Amino acid sequence: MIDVKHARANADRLKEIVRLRKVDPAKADVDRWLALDDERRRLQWDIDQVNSEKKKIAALGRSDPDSARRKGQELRERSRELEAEMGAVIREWTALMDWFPNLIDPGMPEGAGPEDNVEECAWIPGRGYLDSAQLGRGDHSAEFMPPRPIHAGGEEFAPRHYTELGEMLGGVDTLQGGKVSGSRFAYLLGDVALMQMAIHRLLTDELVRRGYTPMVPPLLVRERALYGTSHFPEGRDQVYEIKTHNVEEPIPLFLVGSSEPTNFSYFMDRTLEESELPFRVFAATPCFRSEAGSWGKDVKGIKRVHQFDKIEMNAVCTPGQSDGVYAEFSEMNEWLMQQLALPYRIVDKCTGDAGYLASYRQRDVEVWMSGSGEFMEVMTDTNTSDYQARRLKIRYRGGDGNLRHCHTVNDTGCAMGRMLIAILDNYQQADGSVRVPDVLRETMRKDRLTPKRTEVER
RNA sequence: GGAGGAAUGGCCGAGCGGUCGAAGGCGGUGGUCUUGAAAACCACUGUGCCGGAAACGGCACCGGGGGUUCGAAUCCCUCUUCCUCCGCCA
Repeated sequence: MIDVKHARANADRLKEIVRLRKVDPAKADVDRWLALDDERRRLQWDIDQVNSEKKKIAALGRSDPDSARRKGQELRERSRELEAEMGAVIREWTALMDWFPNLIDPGMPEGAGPEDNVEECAWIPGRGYLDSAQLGRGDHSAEFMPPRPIHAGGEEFAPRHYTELGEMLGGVDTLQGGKVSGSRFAYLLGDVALMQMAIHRLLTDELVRRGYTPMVPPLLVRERALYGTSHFPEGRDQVYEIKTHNVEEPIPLFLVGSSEPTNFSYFMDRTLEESELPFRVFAATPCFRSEAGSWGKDVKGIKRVHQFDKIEMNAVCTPGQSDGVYAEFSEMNEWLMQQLALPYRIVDKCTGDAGYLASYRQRDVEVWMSGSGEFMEVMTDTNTSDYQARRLKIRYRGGDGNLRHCHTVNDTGCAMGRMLIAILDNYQQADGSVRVPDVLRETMRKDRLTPKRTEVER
């Protein structure tokens, strides 16, 4: 949520941001909110006056209980009416404000959708960064990216789709996953499962080396955790709700779609010391997503599934630190992509495509699938400034002794399923085998994944 | 699952239904004293909202919610959390 006073004083800018971020103007109705805000303040003033009277009457009660009783009863009635009125106003006022997007970084590109995202950089293993002239908006750099599987050597062949490779290797089983759990569920097994573990090891070692605090969080959370990071109310339809029975407390719990809400909620209602900021954590957890609204999209394979594993990086920091952490996370993303020798680009997300309401600035890392000739999103780095910290009440005491809201920054360390897809695609060989990226060979104790079947039976 | 007890400010800990935002202590900040430090002494020391340029003023908050009352930290109901004992499970 944004600062109430700021919203009131900068209503025109807020309306503009609602438009730029493509938020439903009926849900984030700024004019209605302003009217309610006036109402709220008027009522608060009235309530304060009545309470002040009540206090005086209470004192009078010692000397003259009878007249105090008479006046006091009237005041109590008045007070109850005002409180009821206030309750209704606050409910609507809050509901509108829940849909106000965060302020946006002055540097965030303006645009309508993904076609207006700005390419920050693009990198190709063995070649390095593209020239800035080769970058642009939308998919400008695509024509400069490798046209065929980049780790396949010189031999000419028709690249296989990763879903086919996964099945041939006997490492991705969506059929049995579907039988056990339904569509968009899969088993990973054998070398592909092993490869996920190796990536996990590679990244966690590095994060620990860099001083990030490992965290194993709860995955079933109460509503407030998801509200706090602004995954609610906006993304409510993306989340699995668990109807809890046979438990102590029969309230709904929700399966997290990312460990971000549960990781940041570790800090909620807390006041941190400035000296311990930035506080960086990472967690490796399963993530659960309903994918409502994209049924029928990416139905094959494991690109878009209801459950996947992800390493998430989160930081709680001061306002002065968030830009730096945002850059640091991006650098961490590039480190992993380069370690795995995968071609990628980074795009600066435009106002029309900048993700959830909390975004102040956001960039995506997209791996280049050299086998299938397309980019695929694998990481999202987001500076949410104080938006989430406000909702979660995460504050710090500054050197001057004053309390301020922290900033929060989050980034995907590694989305496992998609990273595996990217490796299968980029490291595929003519015979359907897949080379193991150099950096994973020692952990996996092998340098090649070999097909169990030469072709997929369908 | 059963039986008890508890929840007060950064921490510890008082608090007969009325003048309690709340004693006292610890911690913290500033000052006096000292060459410096310690000790001692003095003062200040919660958060949020509203009004105000500010000084300052008003209101709310004693685990959460509701109730009784002219008036609630104090009484009642309820929820949550923690502790002790019994049982069960790992």
